[in-house]
Amino acid sequence: MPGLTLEDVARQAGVSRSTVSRVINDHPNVREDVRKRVQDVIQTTGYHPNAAARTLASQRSWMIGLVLPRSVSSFFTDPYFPRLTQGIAQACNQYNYTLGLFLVSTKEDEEEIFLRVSRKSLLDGILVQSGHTGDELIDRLVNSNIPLVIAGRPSQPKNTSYIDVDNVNAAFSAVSHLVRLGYRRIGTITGPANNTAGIDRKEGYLRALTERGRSVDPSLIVEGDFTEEGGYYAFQTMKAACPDAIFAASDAMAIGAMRAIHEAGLRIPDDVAIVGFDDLPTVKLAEPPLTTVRQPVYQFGFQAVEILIDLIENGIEPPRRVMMATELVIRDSCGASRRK
Amino acid sequence: MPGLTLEDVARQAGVSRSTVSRVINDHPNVREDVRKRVQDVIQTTGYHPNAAARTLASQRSWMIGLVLPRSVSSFFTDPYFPRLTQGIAQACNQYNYTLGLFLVSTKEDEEEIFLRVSRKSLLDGILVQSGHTGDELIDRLVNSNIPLVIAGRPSQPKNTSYIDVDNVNAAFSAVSHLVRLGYRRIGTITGPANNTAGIDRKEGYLRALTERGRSVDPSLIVEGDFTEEGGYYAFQTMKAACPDAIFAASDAMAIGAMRAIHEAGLRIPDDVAIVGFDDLPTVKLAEPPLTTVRQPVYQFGFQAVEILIDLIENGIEPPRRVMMATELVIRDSCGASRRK
DNA sequence: GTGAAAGCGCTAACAG
DNA sequence: CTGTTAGCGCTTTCAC
Repeated sequence: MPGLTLEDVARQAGVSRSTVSRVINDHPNVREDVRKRVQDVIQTTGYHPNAAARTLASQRSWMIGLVLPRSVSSFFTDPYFPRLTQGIAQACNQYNYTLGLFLVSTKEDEEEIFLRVSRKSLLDGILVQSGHTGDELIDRLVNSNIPLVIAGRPSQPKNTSYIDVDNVNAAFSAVSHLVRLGYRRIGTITGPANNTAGIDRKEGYLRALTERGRSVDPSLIVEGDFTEEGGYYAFQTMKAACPDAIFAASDAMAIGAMRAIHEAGLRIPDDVAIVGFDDLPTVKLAEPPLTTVRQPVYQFGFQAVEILIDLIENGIEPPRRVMMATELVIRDSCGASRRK
Repeated sequence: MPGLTLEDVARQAGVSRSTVSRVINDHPNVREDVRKRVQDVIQTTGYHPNAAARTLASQRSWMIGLVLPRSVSSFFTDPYFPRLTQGIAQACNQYNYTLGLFLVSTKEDEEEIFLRVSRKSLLDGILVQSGHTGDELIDRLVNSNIPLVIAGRPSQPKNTSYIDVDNVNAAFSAVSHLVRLGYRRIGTITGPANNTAGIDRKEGYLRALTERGRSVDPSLIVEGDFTEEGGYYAFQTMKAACPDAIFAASDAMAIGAMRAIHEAGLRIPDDVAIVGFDDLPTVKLAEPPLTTVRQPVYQFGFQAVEILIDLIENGIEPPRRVMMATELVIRDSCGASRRK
């Protein structure tokens, strides 16, 4: 099977290179019996086209890149990424694309990787995870006009294609849920101020309070960083403001906050109710089980690839934009079961 | 910058294609001023070689693949993988390789991916994570004689190259530590029986007891699955055997076991001491902070790539084998501080 | 429906 | 030290 070429297959099947190529690429104009014959030879010889040659001749690499900018440092801690990656990888398999992974760690990486991914000869398209607002790499990628899909709403959408979960509505319904349960002092532990997901979730929080005629108390809004430790300290800060319920913008922060709540000698949900965001596998084992917002992470990754392929095959205009719905998973930490 | 070729650069610099090629590939035989001139043109034009053409002509793709077999289902839950991936990605950046990610989810994926990665035209080499014993994909990869490095000792090493952490010694010192602290009934929650890391850690456990003249009580050995839930149920099973210390083969299981221990109304480490394995970021926040074995995951990934590149450049014989040392991180859950 | 022929953009002898 | 010349293995007009 090594060094086997189109030419070899053609010879053995008694046809020309072109015909074999047509068979491989499912072109219509091949007589049925000829096609059959060629396919047999391919089968028995175990022939497989040379990827580089194919790319060179067709100007299509059938490879897409997943780029994780430096600002996405949470890659190593957030269980979100493995799940996202799985969705992406599965979609690539299904559509016969190869997935390249570009993890930017340093400033030099950034330069090097930008050069590598932006020359059209390696990748047909790029999927990039949005990170902080004002990530320079994303801007450069956007301007390189290679097909590009941003995972997560970018800070300035321009005419880019992106996919995101509807963070505003997700937070809105989570907080509305707390309002309906009768809590009066609902606080929030937000994500980092420069993170669009964090911003949108805070927006949903504010909207839920405002639309239901509640006033907003700034001392009940504490900035976190999406980590467990961040959540822990955030509650310690918020404690003085006496929240009776908290919407944490990530499960990790919710878990950290719960630890702080327990250490303060308070009960969940009786003294402080809490709702998280993500539905990590472990939070249903928390004490008490955590009410949280479930994101369709796998489908998110899968669909991101589908959009990218659409861009590759049908052109990048107009920009495609997709918002995915989330689901509120009600467990015990919000106190819903107790109040019934 | 689009469609710029070697030819264009050559013309602008007033030299031949070959000379430009030499400059790009750092060949020695180019006069210094000529090299300078060519480099200037490359700079100003933003020229970048076409990856496919290069691969086709040189038979080197400068791309390696990371393959995660179906049996490595823990990819989505185990924080180990993001860290591993980071090490791998960084090494790829440093050595100028592109990283392809091949995540096998289904049986069809497996066939499709095997075909794709095993034809030499796409990848220069493969890094595969070892999963269960008897993983068919790994066997096929081994036989495809493309440069291959297995991450984790394979079940039957044959003449393969692999890298692993020294699980036996790691477990040995963890359990020895417990022995030295005076515990009499030291149990273990193992990994899955078909997982080499799990097997080796159990082996280290047995060795530590035996070499120190302790008898082995089978009722103190319970099989887990590396998950938190698994650890939880494992302790419930082991409880009847009255362990006074436990070596859990993963932190996740240790955390689960700790939950079960607390629920049983027992104190850690006073009633039951516990030691984990991995040093996940969260376990230092556990109650009490977990004593555990730290693996050099990042370096592990990095070095795996270095070995693979060695294989690619210097031939796959003889097989390279590397064992990495671990470190016991002593916190409170083992009771060391208390006993002093 | 099929084949011939011209590249795709680069590397690597081989001359000189 | 530099240029000429073949390819690398495939796709894709363009004839037939």
